[in-house]
Amino acid sequence: MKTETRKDEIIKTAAKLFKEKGYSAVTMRDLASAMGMKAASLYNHIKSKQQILKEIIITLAEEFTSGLRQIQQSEKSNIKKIEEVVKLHVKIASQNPYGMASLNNDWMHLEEKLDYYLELRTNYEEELREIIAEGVKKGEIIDENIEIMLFSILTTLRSLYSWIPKKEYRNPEKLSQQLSAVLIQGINKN
Amino acid sequence: MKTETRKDEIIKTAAKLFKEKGYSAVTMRDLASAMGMKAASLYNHIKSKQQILKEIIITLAEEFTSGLRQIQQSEKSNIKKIEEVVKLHVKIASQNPYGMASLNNDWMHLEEKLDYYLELRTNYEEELREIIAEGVKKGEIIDENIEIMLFSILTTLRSLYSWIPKKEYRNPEKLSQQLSAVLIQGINKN
DNA sequence: CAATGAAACTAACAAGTGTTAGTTTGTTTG
DNA sequence: CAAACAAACTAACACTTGTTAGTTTCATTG
Repeated sequence: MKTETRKDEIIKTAAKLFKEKGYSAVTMRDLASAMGMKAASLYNHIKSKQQILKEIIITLAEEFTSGLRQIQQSEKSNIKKIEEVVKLHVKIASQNPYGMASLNNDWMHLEEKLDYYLELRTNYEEELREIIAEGVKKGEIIDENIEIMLFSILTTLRSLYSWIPKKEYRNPEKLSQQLSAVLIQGINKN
Repeated sequence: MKTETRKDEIIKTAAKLFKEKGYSAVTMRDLASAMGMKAASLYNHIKSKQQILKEIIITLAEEFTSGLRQIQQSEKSNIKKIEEVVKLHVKIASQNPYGMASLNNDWMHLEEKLDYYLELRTNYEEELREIIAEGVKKGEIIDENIEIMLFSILTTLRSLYSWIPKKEYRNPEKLSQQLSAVLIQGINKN
C-alpha cells in the first residue's frame, strides 16, 4: 500500500464534490479551491476533468465485477451468494461512499469509457439475475417475478452510499447482516 | 383538465432532458433545440431555468405529501398502508418518470425552494417511519431494525422511475401488487 | 553547488453559459 | 380593418467554463 499521491487526493476531493453537486455542476475552480490551489495547478497532476470521473467510476465498477465473479465461483447456496453480494456492496460503499455517488449519478457523463462501463454494468446485473434464477429453480427462493426481486435488491444496495454516512450504519458487519435479513426474508421460502 | 400550454410542453421536455444528463448538463440551447426553437424564445413562456426545475420537483413532492397524508388518515392496518404507499409511488412514477428523475437526482440544485423541499422530504420519511413503527408495535411487522426497513422500501420505491419505462412494468396494478409482495413478505411476520 | 523535478503560480484563450432587449410574424378578436 | 396578442426571431451582454503556455518557488540529490 503506497502512500497517497497528490493525484489521489485530487480524485478523492473531486468525488466528495461530485457527490454534493454532481459532476457537471462542479467546476475545476471549485475543485482547485477545495484543494487550496489554483485551477491550472490541477493539471500538473491530472489530465482532464473527464479523466477524474473515469478513474472514480471505472475503478469502482471493476471492483464490483471482480467481487461478484469471486462470489459466483464459490460453492455456496444461492441465498448465501446473495448475502455475499450484500456484504460486497456494504464493503465498497463503506470504503468509498463519495465515489459511489458518482458511479450512481454521473456514469452518463463518461465519454470514451461509457460503453465499457455499460458492459460491466449489464454483465453485473445479468450475473446477479442468474443467481436469483438459480435459487428459484432450486427452491431456495420464492417463485415471485425475478426482475422485481433483482431490482428491489439492487436498487437498495445501490443507494447504500447515501445512508452509510449516518452513524448508525458505520459497522459494516452488523449492517450487512441486518440488511440481508430484511432483503432476504422477502425472497426466502420458509 | 385544461389543454396543455406551451409552458407545460417546455417543462415536460426539460424533464426528459434532465433525466438523461442531469439539470446542470442541460443548457437552455439544448432545451430550445429539443423544442424546435431558439433559446431566447423559451423566455416568452418561462422565467428562468431554475423555475423549470422548481416546478418539476415541487409539484411532485407535494403530490407525494398529500398522497401520504390521505393514506395516513385512512383506517387501515399498517401493512395495508404500506401497500398503499407502494401504489402511490407506482402511480406517480408511471405518470411522470422523467420528473421523478429530477426529483431524485437534481433536488440539490433547487435554490430558494431547497429548504421547503427538504422539509417535505423529511416529513415524508418521518410519516412513513411512523407507519412502520406502529406496525411493529402492533405485531404486524417483524421486529427488525426500523431504519433499515424504511430505507430499503423507500430507496426501492424511489428508483422506480428508472425501470418503469421497460415494457414489463407498464401495468401499474400488477407492478404494485408484485412489488408489495416482494417488499412486504420481507417485513411481514407469519 | 549545480542540477533536477515536483508543485505551485499568473495570464490568457476560445467556447459556451443564462439571460435581456427589441423586433418580426401571423393569427385571433373587437 | 385595426388592434391586440402569442410566439417566434436576431443580436448581444457579461460571465463562466475547461484547458494551455510559460514561469516561479523550493526542497532533494548527484
